[in-house]
Amino acid sequence: MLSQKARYALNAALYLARKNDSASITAIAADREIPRKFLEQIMLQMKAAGLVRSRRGPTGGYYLASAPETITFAAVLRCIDGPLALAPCASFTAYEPCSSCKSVTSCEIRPMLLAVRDTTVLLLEGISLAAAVAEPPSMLSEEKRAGGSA
Amino acid sequence: MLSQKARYALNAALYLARKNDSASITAIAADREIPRKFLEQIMLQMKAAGLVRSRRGPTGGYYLASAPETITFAAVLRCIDGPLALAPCASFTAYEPCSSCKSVTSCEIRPMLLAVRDTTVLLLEGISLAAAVAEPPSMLSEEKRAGGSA
DNA sequence: CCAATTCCTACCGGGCTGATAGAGATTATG
DNA sequence: CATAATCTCTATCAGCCCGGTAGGAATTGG
Ligand code: FES
Ligand code: FES
Repeated sequence: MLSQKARYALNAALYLARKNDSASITAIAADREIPRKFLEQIMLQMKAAGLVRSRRGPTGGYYLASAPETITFAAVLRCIDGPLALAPCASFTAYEPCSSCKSVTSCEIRPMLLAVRDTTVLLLEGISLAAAVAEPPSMLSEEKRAGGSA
Repeated sequence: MLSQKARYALNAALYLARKNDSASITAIAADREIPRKFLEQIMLQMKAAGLVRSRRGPTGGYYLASAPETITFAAVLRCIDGPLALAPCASFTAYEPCSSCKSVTSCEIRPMLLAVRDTTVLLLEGISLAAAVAEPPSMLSEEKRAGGSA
């Protein structure tokens, strides 16, 4: 389960991708129905991660730091929810041996964790903001079925 | 991130699959280094889900309810951590429209959620306890690469 | 100067996580 | 039958995280 915060972040990013221009927090919050003060923190987090930039003062606001085609879902999720992996031992952005598994190398469940992480990040790094906003919703499922067997 | 509890559950189930015989909680806890009283609750949960059965009294213990080949990682994870999907709107075991997304059908992030869920459950329902315990750890990664492109 | 905006930090209630505790039910064995 | 080993049930707990609120400080256009 990804956090509410992450969904808010995605929605905000997608809003910016659609608008293709700077927008104030108030505007984003109103359009996507996100608590305004909460969104502030989220935008700050995305800014810290380098995904968006901002300008202050009247006429200020937030805008994407790079083209919507270059910003992936994976990037947004990582900067809000942290690593995508299901366990620390399966993350390569924040690897850490699982406490309470005797040995990482002999662990019987880690292969599964690695497999899940691999497929997940493959998918998530393949979806950009641009792809998500301008898309007949069938595309994703087709793409997925391409490799399907078993 | 899956919970510690879920990892404990998997480890316990794998222990039973290896042993292929009934085992007491104390024995499982000792071998897999799981807090004993905590494991009690976990086993009860797995029993409630129909994955394991039990017998009381001395010589009692837990044993798998069916052949290790028929018990999937997905089943174990579901009975401990709940749905595998990243959001309620993407779960088909526990579907529920996401609060705070205006419309489920027009949601721009749901297609991604569905794609992730599909690949994840495909993987997780394909791995049985039997497969996990008797496996040259390379197999999984090979299987994955079979469909890979882009 | 003024107003609109971002930036920063603190706070808070409620629920979940990872346990621990202890008493009760069941059953093999002497 | 008594005993001991096991599962079963329910309650409790501390600590953390999640979702959200609050208030002010800094910046900047008009
Ligand atoms: S080492 Fe991470 S789950 Fe076993
Ligand atoms: S509806 Fe579930 S994320 Fe938008």
